[in-house]
Amino acid sequence: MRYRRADIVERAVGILDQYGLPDLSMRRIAGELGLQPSALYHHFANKQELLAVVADELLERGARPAAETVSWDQQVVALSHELREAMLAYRDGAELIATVHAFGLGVHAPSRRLTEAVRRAGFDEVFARAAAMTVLHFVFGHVSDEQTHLQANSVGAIDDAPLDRAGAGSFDLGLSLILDGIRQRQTQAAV
Amino acid sequence: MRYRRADIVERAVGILDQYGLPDLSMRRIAGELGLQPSALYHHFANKQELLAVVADELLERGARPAAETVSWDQQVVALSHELREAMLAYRDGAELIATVHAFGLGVHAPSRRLTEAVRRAGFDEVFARAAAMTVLHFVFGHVSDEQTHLQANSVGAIDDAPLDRAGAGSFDLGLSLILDGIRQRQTQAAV
DNA sequence: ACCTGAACACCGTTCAAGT
DNA sequence: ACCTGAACACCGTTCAAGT
Repeated sequence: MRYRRADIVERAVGILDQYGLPDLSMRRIAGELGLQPSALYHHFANKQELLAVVADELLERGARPAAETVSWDQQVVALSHELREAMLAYRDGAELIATVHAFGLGVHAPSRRLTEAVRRAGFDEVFARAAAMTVLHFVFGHVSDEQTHLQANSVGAIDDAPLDRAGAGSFDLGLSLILDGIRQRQTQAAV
Repeated sequence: MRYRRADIVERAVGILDQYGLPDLSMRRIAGELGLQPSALYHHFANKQELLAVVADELLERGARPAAETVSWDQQVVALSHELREAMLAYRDGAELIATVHAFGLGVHAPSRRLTEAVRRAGFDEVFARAAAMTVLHFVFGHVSDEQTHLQANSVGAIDDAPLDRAGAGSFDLGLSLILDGIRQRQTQAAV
């Protein structure tokens, strides 16, 4: 069989969602496609590159048309929610996306888009980037926690939702703390 | 040779700092101690447990005496800086500590102490936990980024410090955004 | 209590060779 | 351009057996 990159990515997404990130091995992907593991290295330089493409694929699948008419802070909220949903839509999606962002070979859109949204409030590039990274780190950390707990509860029967250590409620709360902090700088500076 | 848990942890810390997290394998630790890999399973149930103990060891080594006389927000700042320094003190310390926290078998002190600090401001347990997690996720994410760039620059010769994508300056900035957000809720609510 | 020795079931990656 | 086959250098973990 002869495949293109897109076919391999498709299979990888399927394995991720069905069996989880620890089972997303080069050998497993090759095996499910009826290929030798070495065949994958014709399409991707290494596993990191493949994972980066898979992570970006998850983000694209979770993409929603941006409402350009909203205010900058509404846009930050919208981007954060979009990112959160993309992370939660596939098994271990949060860990994969956060990891790929950490090693820097993919997942560049979220920080770029968040930075641009903050810039719309009138802040300079340096501040906007720092503020955007604060939001991004919060989203990555929070949603990773969320998914860990969601998946732990789905295999067992324990339900710790009442604790809300990392539910949707505390997501909006944490996000609004950061946004309040940003808004406060806005009134201090010239707008 | 006969070892106790503490000896194994000591060696693990050494390997982590010298060779990095990817080289911190059970076989490598055993090898350096002159043991069979299976011997480690007399001391630790599995690798996750060992890593959790190593991560908590890094936190203890970075611990500083808490100044109890400061205000709650100064304490949050102090705890965040203490955590940041503990993460940066050893190679791949940030990634290890963040990872261990994520899988929940260790690194419990930081969130507990941050929550307690926020509670001192008069907030209820639910809010204090959410606010503390916001700080914690920011610290983990930011310092992981920082360490990645620091270590990348130390092997090569590239210096991207002027960009400050994740320097100490943007650390304090991000932290203060969150603290401003928390303080704002304080004036709204009864204190 | 602490460790050995051997095995099981895996990994990512390289590389010459095939079509 | 895309893949095979074989190899290299590893993993975490289990388990009977030894002292």
